[in-house]
Amino acid sequence: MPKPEVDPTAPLRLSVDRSSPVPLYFQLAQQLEAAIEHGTLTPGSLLGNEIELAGRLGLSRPTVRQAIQSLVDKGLLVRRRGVGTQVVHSQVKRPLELSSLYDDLEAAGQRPASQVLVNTLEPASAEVAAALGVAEGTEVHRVERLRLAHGEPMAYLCNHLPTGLFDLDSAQLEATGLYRLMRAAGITLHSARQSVGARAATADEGERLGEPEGAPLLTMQRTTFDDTGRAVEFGSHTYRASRYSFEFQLLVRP
Amino acid sequence: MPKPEVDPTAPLRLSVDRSSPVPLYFQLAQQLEAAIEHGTLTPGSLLGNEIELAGRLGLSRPTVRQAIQSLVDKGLLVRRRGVGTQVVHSQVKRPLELSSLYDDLEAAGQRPASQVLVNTLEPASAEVAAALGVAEGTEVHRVERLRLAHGEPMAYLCNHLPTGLFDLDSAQLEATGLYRLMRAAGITLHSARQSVGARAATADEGERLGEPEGAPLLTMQRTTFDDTGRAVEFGSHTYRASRYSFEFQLLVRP
DNA sequence: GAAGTCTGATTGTCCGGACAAACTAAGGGC
DNA sequence: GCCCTTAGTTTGTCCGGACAATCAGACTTC
Repeated sequence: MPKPEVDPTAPLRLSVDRSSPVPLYFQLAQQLEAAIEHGTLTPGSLLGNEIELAGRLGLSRPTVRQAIQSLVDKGLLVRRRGVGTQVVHSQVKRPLELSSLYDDLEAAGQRPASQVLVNTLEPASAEVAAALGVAEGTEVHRVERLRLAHGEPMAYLCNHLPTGLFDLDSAQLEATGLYRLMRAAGITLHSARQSVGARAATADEGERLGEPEGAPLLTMQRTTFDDTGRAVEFGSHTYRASRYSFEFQLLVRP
Repeated sequence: MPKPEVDPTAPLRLSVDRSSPVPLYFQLAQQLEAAIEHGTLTPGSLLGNEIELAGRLGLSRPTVRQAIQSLVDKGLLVRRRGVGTQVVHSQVKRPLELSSLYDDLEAAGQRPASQVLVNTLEPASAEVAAALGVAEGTEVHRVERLRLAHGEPMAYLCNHLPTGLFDLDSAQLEATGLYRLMRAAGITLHSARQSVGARAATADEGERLGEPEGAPLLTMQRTTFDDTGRAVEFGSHTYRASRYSFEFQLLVRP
C-alpha cells in the first residue's frame, strides 16, 4: 500500500467565512472533520496548538476550542494536556445513533419496503400504558408492519403511539420510516430506552417472517421520548436473526 | 401519591468552593445533577437565566454555561433560546456506557462469579487478526470464561487480546472484570464497535450454558479501542437469551 | 548509567464583556 | 375577535486575556 500522498508539514488549508450565518466554530469543525475523513489529517498527527491555530484563522482561542471540543465529543480527536490534540487512530466511524430500521437498510443500499398490516386504534394494554405513560385502557394507535428487503421479510414491527401527536397515514408509513414522519411533524426526538434480546419463534411469528417454528429471533423493545420527556412511541420488534444484527459504535464517556 | 414537598419558588441551594481543586463548573454541574436526581429540580421547571445564576454564585457566565452544557450533553437538561433551560421530563437515566457484563450484573445486585476455562496464548486466526489489527498468526492471548449468577451460567465469554499490554492473571480475571483490569493497567478505553445478533445453540454451546441444542442464544462481538486507536480487545460472547438481554439508553445527537 | 530536576510547550479553567438570534407575550391595527 | 407588529427576555456566538495543571524532553546530579 502506498504511503498517503500528503505532506504532513504542509499546514492545513483552513478558512472561515465571516459573512456566513453558520457559526465560525462549526465551519472550522466541519473543515477539520472533512480533513480527517479525507486523510489530510492522518491518524496520530498533532493538530497544532490552539493559540497558533486561532491566530492563523483570525479567530479567538475559545472559538477554536469550541470547534475542537465538538470533534472530541464525536470521538475523532483526543486532547492531551502538555502534548497537543491528536487525531484518533480511527476505525471508529460514528457513535450510536437513534436510527430506524428503514434508515439502516437504506444506508446499506437495500432499498427497503414496508407493508402495513394493521393501522388501528385500540385501548392500551398494561404493558403499553406503562411504556407510554398513559392510563391503561386509553386509546392508542397500533401499527403493525412487515419490513422487506429484496422482497424477503426482514422484520416484524409492532408500534404503539399516543393519539393526537400526528397523522398516521398508512401510505406514508409504507413510503418512509416512522421516525421521519415524527420529525416531519415537528417532534424532536430526544432519547430512547432499548432492550435487545432473543427468543425462539412461535409458529405465527415464524410464518410471518418465513422462518421455521423455534428459529432464533432477535427482539428489540424501544420506548422513544421527545425533548419534553413525553413518550412518543413504544415498539416491539422481531428480526430474523439469520438476516439481521445490530451494529453500533460506543464512545466511552471520559 | 403526595406532591413533592419542594417549594419551586425557593431558589436552589447552590454554592461553590473556590479553594477546592475540583473545577468550579464541575462542582456546579454535580450540584445541579444531584438536585435533579433528588427531585429538588422538578422535570419541566426552568433553571433561571444564566446571567442571574452566575451573579448569584459569584461565577462568570461562561463557567455557568459550561456546567449547564455538560448536563445538556448528558441529556438531563434542554436549552431553548428565548425561553430558558428546562429539566427534561426524565425517565431517562443514563446513556449507553461501555460496560462489562461483570458491571451489569453487579449493578443488578446479582453477585457475579467468573470461571476461567482457558487462559493461553495462540496464533491469531484471520478473524481475530483482522479485529485486532495484527498480522495473522501473531501470538495473542485467548481467554475463555463462564459468567455465573446465582450459581447458574449466564454467558460464555471468549476474548482475544494482543500481547504485551498487561498481565493476564486468571485469579484476577475471576475476581473482577476484564475492563477493570485494563483500566487498572493504565489503559484508557475510548470506543468500541459492537455487533449484537442471535443464533441457535450448537450442542457444545448448549451444554456449556445449560440450554438444549437449538435454544436461542444472544451473541455479541465487540472490539474495544483505547485512546491511541489501538485495538485492545476482541470478544465473542454468547448469552442465554432466556436469562439475559441488553438494556440501554440512547441520546439523539442534536 | 540511572535517577531526579528543571524548563518550555500545550491544554484546562476562568473571567468580563459584547452583539446576534430566537422565542414569548403584550400591544396596536383591522 | 383576530392578526400583525413590537418590545423584552434568554440563550447562542464570539472576543481577548490571565493563570494553573500537566506532559515531554533536556539537563543535572549522584
